[in-house]
Amino acid sequence: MRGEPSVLHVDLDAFFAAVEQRDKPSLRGKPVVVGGVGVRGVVSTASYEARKYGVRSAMSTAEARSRCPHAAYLGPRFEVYRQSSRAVMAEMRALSPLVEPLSLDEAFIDLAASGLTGLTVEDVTAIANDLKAAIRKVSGGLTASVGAGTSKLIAKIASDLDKPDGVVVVPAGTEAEFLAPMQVTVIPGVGPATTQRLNLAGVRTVADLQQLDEDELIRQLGSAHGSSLYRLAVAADERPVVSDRETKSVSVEDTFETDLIDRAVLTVISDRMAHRVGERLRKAQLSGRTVTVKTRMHDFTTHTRSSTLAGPTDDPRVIARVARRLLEESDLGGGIRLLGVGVSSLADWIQDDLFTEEEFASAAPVDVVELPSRPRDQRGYHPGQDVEHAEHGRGWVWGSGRGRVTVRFETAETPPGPVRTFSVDDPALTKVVHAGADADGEPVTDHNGPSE
DNA sequence: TCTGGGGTCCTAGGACCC
DNA sequence: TCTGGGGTCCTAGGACCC
Repeated sequence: MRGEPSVLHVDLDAFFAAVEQRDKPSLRGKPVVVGGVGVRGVVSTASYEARKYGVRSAMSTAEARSRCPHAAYLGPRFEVYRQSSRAVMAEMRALSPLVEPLSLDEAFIDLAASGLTGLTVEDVTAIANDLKAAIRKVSGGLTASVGAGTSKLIAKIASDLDKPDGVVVVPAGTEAEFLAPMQVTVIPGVGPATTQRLNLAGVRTVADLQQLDEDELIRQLGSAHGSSLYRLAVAADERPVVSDRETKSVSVEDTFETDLIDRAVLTVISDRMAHRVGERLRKAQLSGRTVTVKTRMHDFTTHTRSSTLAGPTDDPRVIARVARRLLEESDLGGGIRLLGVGVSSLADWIQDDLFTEEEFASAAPVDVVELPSRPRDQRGYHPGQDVEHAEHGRGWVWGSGRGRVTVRFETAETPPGPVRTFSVDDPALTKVVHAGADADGEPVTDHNGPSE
């Protein structure tokens, strides 16, 4: 553990609501609730004025309205929040190159990465106050709360202690005693289920937790959660601040005003969601192999079905077709309140400056035979696309870039096949045209054999 | 006036492979 | 008078976070 409180956690106060109050002066000083405004909406953020009435994040909007009928209820404006967030994060990066955003309104900063050493509590307090002033200036008056300590855990907990607009720096060496009197729920990762289990074992405070031995905790909570909680309880937290964490999945979901049971309607919605997922993948220059469909029943039980392709795709039509099949296999019971489509097992094959966003968007959906005489700079192979090689036969585009295309010679009948890389203008390689509009890029195999 | 939407990480069982 | 053990991949579900 480091010897100085050089990890900062910055948390913008009531961020969405504060942005609305900033942009609409008539709302300042008044209760503002941002979130879903429909019958099944929930609260994203309540201004401090609204919190006085007991309105909280994740509460149903209906309950919030009953507690605070005179508040302003606003749908979120994510683009605006993103803009302010970018400006605020830029201020943090001016302070240190090592910044780890956790969401639009939260980030860790590692001061050690900026070369600052020998930091006293006073030094860090001054740095935090300067940062708050800079954030206020660049964001048009938003306030932040800052916590600092020798680890992420301590910084995160500290930032919560003096909200809003506060600074709390925990001196090095005082971490365990700092945590001891607190409820176990302050530890990130301890939610309702874990709290209940711990309470049954007589554990309420971190001090109680510090008395338990690791094996007992692992028996109660499982190996990963048990051992990590054991370490965190004694403030042994070596997790590094990491910038640029890789995206692991991309998904779209929607809760309906009333439960839906009509498969034709749901199929149309599923197709639209698949296209939105594909668009977002392409924008991020990502593609993925596992398509998941999520359904939520009237009683809130949630089911997922997934299927993994042989190679990554970002093609909306491929995602849509797999999602349709998974939806067909899903039991809708008496109707579903939510449908979602997602893609995971992501690869960044397409991260290549050969493809600009525009080129890729225009090249990807084309469904034509490319003859051997095509121009030497021919591009437009995309993951999941079926191709034919004169020598090796039928295969899938596994990835492409830098003038090369990687093909996996595998079909539903013959998995798994070899993987080979060719030049994009190899005359022996052609795209395969399918009969029927939705028949490009067959989704290949499930793990346990051919799926179709 | 029940419970959003976007994620992350973990677990457990079965298939499969060596 | 059977049939181990370990590793990996896939699927499904659950807890948790903002």
